[in-house]
Amino acid sequence: MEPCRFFFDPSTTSSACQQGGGNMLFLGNADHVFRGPRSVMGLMDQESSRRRSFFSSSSSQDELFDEEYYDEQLPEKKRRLTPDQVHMLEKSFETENKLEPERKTQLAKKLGLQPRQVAVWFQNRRARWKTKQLERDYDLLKSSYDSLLSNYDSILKENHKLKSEVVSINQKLEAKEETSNIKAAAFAPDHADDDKCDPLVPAGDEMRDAVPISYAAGLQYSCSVKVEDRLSSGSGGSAVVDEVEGPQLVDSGDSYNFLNEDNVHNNYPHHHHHHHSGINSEEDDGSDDGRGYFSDVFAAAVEEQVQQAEGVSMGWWVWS
DNA sequence: TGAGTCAACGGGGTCA
DNA sequence: TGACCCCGTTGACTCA
Repeated sequence: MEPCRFFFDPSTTSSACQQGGGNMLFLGNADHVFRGPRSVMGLMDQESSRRRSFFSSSSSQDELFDEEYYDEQLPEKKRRLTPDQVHMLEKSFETENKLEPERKTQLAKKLGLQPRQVAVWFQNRRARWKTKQLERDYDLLKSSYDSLLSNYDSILKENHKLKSEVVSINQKLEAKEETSNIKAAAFAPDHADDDKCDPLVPAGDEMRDAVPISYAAGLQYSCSVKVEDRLSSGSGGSAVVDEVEGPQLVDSGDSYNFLNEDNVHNNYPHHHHHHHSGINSEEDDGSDDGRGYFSDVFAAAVEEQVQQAEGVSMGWWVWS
C-alpha cells in the first residue's frame, strides 16, 4: 500500500494527492475543505477557472508536481481508491460502520487519505450496505409470502372440498327425511304403541353417543329409519351436528360459519369484515384485498385463523 | 455505447 | 454553530 504524496497549491489553496501507482486524488481547496471538484464537467462552471489554474502549472508548481506524471495523466480525473485502501476500509467498516472522529483521523493517516475521503467512503459504504440489506429483507419477505400463499391456497381448496361435501350431506339428509316422514305416515295407524317399535338402533353407549341430537329426536316419531341411513354421507361418513341448534350445517349463504363473530373479531383485530363471518366467505377469503397485501399481522392472523378453524371443525366433526 | 459502479458533492436534518 | 449523517445526484470510469 503506497501512501499519498500530498501537494498544496498556495495560489489556489488547493491540495492534491498523488499515489505511487499514479493515482491523483483531488482534495479540494481551503474555502470548502477537502471537497474536491465534482467532475471534469464541473470545471466548466465558476470553479473551473480556479481548478484549471491549479493544474496549468507555473514555475512554482513545478516544485509541487511530478513532471512525468503530470504530463501523462490529467490530475483532475477522478481516481478510485487502491485495493489495499479499500481492503483496510472494509475491515474497519466490519468492526464498526460508524466513524468516530478519532478513528477517522487514524484511518486517514494510515491510508494516506484525507479524513473527508474516509468519511465519504463510510457514508457511501453505509448506503451500499443499506441497499443490500433491503434486497435481503425483500427476498426473505417474498419467500415468506410465497410460502404463506401456498398454504392459503391449499386451505382454500380444502375448504371448497368440504363445502361440496356439506352440500352433498345436506341433500342426502333431506331425502332421507322425506322418505322417513312418508314411511312414518303410512306406518302410524298400525304402530301406535311407540314403546314396542324397534328403532333398529344399536343399544351400545358408543352409538348412542354418536347419534346426532336431531336423530335421537327423530326416533320419537319414527322408528323405522336405520341409523346408517341417517348418518351415511357417501363421502367419508361424517356428519355435522350443532349441539345447540341441531344437525344443521350452518350456511350463511356464501360461507359456512364454522366460527362465530367473536372468533372472527378475535382473530382479525384490525380487519373490518362485513356482514359475513367465518373463515372463508367470498368477501373475506383474501381473494381481492388479501393477496395484494402482506404483513406480519396478516400472516399471524391467517395462521391463527387456520388453527382456530381446524380446532373448531374438529369439535364439530368428531364426537365419541 | 449503454449500464453499472464508485468517489464525491449539495442540501436538509439532527445533535451537543 | 459546526460536525455529522442520510439521501439524491453527478460525472468519471469500467466493462461487456
